[in-house]
Amino acid sequence: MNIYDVSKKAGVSIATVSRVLNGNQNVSDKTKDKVLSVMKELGYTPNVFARGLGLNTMHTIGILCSDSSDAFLANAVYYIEQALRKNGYESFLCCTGYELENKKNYLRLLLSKRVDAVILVGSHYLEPNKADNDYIISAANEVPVMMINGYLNHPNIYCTLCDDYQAVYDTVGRIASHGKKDFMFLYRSDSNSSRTKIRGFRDGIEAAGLTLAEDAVMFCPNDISETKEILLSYYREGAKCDAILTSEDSLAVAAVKFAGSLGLRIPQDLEIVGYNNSLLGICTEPELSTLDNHVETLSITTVNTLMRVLQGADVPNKTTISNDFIVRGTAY
Amino acid sequence: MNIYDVSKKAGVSIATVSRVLNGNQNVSDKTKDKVLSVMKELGYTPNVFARGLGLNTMHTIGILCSDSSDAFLANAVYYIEQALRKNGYESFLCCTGYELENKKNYLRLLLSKRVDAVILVGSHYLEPNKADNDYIISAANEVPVMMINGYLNHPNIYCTLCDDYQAVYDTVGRIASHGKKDFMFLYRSDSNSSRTKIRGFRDGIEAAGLTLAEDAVMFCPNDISETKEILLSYYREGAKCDAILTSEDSLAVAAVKFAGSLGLRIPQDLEIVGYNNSLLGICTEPELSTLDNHVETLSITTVNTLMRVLQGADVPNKTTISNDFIVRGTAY
DNA sequence: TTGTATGCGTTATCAT
DNA sequence: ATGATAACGCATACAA
Repeated sequence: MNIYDVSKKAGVSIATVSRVLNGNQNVSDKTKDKVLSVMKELGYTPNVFARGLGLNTMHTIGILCSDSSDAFLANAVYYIEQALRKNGYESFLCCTGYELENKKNYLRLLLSKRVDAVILVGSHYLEPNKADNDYIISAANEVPVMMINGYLNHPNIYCTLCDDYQAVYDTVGRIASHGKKDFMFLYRSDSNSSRTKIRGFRDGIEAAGLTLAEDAVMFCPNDISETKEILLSYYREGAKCDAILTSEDSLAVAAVKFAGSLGLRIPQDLEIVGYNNSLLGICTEPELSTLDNHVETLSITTVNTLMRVLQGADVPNKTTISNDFIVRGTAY
Repeated sequence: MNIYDVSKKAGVSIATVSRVLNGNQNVSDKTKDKVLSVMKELGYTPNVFARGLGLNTMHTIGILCSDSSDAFLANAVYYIEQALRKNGYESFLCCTGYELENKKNYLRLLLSKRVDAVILVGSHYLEPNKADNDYIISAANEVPVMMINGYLNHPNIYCTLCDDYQAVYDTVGRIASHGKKDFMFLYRSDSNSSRTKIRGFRDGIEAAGLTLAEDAVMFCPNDISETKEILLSYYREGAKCDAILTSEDSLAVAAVKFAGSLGLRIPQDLEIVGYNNSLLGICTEPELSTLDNHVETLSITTVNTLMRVLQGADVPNKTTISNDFIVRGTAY
């Protein structure tokens, strides 16, 4: 079942069938109708490989995501995927994990599949060591590279980020204005986003005229109750703490549990701020106040930008979106 | 940069290059090394479209998922995707939403992309009305169809499910043995999985010699605090309740909040059981007891089965995996 | 408006 | 073991 069968049955040449297929105007309505009806009758579907061979594209975008079981990333992938399809593009999804070598391999794999562009979802694709980002730059020589929550200043790389620095910076000021003095910042992975947040935190502390205790910026394990225990032992060693900011909601959950164990009142004795406005935030008691980084906007903006790039438009290579402070029970 | 360039530079025919590319044995080690080194030197990558055109496959599997921002489905997609790539397959992901018409369209779209098989993730792909499943069956005439948490008895359809019926049935018995008498079952979507769980629930209640109040099997909104409110008003209307089973963890979270509002002691006054063993379960206080349906096993089993199908092996068309009761704070 | 002929980069079937 | 060549199914430049 191919274009020849259709042309034969419709009594026209394959060129005409192809024209109908591609919406070419130079076809009389009669023949067009004839061809369309034959196509329907035969249940004809053009072969994407042959088409791809000629056009050297399958209208497919590669998505790279370190871990689609992470709620934030999963949501981003969801919105991206929807938006792409709305624009007539399909997507290859690759979950790379967090190791540089795998990221490189999967990116290469996607390029070998002749994707039209690549979207890197999440700040884990930006390595602290500059040279380690060369694989992204070299990819940009072949196709447009879109980054969500990562920034690389290079031609053909387009970045959409939320302003993590400002969000944390502002939040410190906000909480400090309530009279809180002993801040902690909990983070988990050593991603670019975490580093940015930490900078915002330190600068915010300084701007508020406060000082940080040793270990006040704390790297936490990937387990909520373990994190709670660490906080407890930190506290029992005499550390003071009346405000905890975090790089993600799950850490704030741990903080809530920590407060619960000690009978600390939230938010009077301890204010806690999550990050990402995820589902976890409405499971705790009280519910989490959290910084919303607008995954949906981030994702859709990325796709829209990509579409403009593919159309050859001149597009700025950095778009920043501000975060929102969501007030619920753990901070105000 | 194509196979001709390589053949020219290596001083062999394209046939030989192709043989090297495909690991054909009939190539002398000398020429093989020669060709390989030229390929490396030129940075040659075979064109997937041309290859697909010849082989009529791109080693690509289509994944259909109603909503990848659902934690359970996102996890499944993650594991599936990993397992596929480990087997040398790529995947197209399509998030269809919950409407039948969209599911049909996306399935057709995937088939038009010439995928080698289709995986339907989640029980939302099984319609209560038999005839509405014809689109799945007709797809099975073209390629193998794998279903996770759905069952359709038809050639070329292979299903992997967790035993939701038994899990809920057993859990009712377990909780009843603690002396609890007034059960509720909360569910959200009207999926096949929900219906199965409800059957297990009703049968379990009957087997335990108990009776259900009106509205004891309750359809809940997609919002935790709204669900809590509904439970509260139900309770205030005089309904009794000392055990709540749910179709997913988020509903159990609502139940915990409900108990909290009333000052009910968990699990003495009220036992609560979640479903899916998701992250949400460790955010509440006390943490959720929940039924683990083993997403990872489910996903990997599906891919393994698919690989055997693609190799032409004779494979059973239904695999069932049992659930585990995870004991934490809300039921024992 | 329509048809003819060629190219796209592989794989596979023949020969040799 | 290697080479020549015919598919594979479509898009498109060029002719008519």
